Amino acid sequence: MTIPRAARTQRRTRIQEEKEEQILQAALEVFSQRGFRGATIDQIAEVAGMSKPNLLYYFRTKEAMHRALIDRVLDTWLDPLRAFDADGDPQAEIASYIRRKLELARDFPRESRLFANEILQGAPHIEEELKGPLKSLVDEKAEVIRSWAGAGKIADCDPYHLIFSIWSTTQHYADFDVQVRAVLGQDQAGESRFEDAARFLEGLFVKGLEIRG
Amino acid sequence: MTIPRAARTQRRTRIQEEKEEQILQAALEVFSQRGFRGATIDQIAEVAGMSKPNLLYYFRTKEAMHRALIDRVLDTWLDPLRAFDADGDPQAEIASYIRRKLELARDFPRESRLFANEILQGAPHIEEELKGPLKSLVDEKAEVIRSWAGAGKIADCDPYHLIFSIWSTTQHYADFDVQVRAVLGQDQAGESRFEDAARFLEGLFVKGLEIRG
DNA sequence: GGATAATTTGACCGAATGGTAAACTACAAC
DNA sequence: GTTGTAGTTTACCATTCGGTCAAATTATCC
Repeated sequence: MTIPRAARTQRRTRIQEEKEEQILQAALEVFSQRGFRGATIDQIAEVAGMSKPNLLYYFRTKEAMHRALIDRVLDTWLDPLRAFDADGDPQAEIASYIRRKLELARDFPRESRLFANEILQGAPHIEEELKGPLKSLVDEKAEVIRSWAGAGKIADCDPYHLIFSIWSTTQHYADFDVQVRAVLGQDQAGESRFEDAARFLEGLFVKGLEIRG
Repeated sequence: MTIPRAARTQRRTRIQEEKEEQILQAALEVFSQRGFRGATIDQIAEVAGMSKPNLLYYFRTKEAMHRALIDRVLDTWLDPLRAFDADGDPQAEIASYIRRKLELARDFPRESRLFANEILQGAPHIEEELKGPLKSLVDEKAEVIRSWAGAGKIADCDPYHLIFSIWSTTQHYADFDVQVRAVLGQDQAGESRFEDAARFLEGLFVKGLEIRG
């Protein structure tokens, strides 16, 4: 039978896991660069080093590959926010959240761009995830921030817009990398970029959220 | 002769101006939603309410439409930064810059997304513009910010990353609109969103850049 | 009103794209 | 070694897409 196409019914063989991983890596490379519609299965196949029908043996459609990628990325992408600790020191928590998000942008720019592409196009595949799990997590952490403000530990501010601003400033270095490089020039484009960004952003947010003396 | 295809040689007729504008509006709508590769000429033609060959009579290729759009958008997009006044009050200048950028994000989200799409895909069509005019303008304004810091009017900080952070936080409300709406829920999704964002961001940046007492 | 140029469209074309059919290979179980 | 199955590939198909062509239609100018 040809039915089992990378059979989900039985447990997966080692070769299946390897190939699927290989394909997802290639798909990430291509999707993040050209977007869902701009990417072609042939391109992914070439990057993955296998034939197009072989790809489609493991993932029945182009959309299935994209879906698998998005699911995986969305999960790891929210880890830093989950680590937000209500009992920690607010300044330290915020600073380390910024640093973690910047590290993600530096180490996984393709994942960030994949996600950005999806949102930009109106999140056609993950609207439910945004309104469900994502919203719940943000609501929870917003409450933490609000409690800090209520306890006089940080300035009173809108916690949602605070989170948005941390997301946007950090992801900017992955999503708009080309622009950042163009503006900074080759000189400063080295490894110092992320250190400079981290220093600036931590300073901005920590000072910006201080209680006025 | 059929040569003049929306003749650039002679001055344009009124009908040409109207149709070209009509086409660019439709192209903006489609490109900003689906990206360059995801957009099709047929879709643009349908939105514009004319036949495909008629579009191609005014713009010889899909890329020509995109190009015309990008050129126009890039220009208006930088206006707020140009308005940055070295002789003004730093706090007021930064606050009003943030407000202007937020107004752009609110009033011209399609333009913002068009630009974001282009950058995300590696800016294949406008790399020169980024490295040339954009970089020059940013360099000039960064020098202004540095002089403010040198004169003790604002805290010492990296002016480039300051500009990046203003860009990213403000454009976030256009480019990631779907996510913002999903997280905030319908309740708060009304017109207050931009007012709340403006208040938060102005507070963050003004306080974050104060000289410590 | 007629000549001329500008505009518009239906029909079409070649290339690319997502996906399929079917045959072939590798290999494990017996 | 036969057989059944997972894995792989060649050839192919239907559709879509960017773009062209020639003919038709509509302004414009005298």
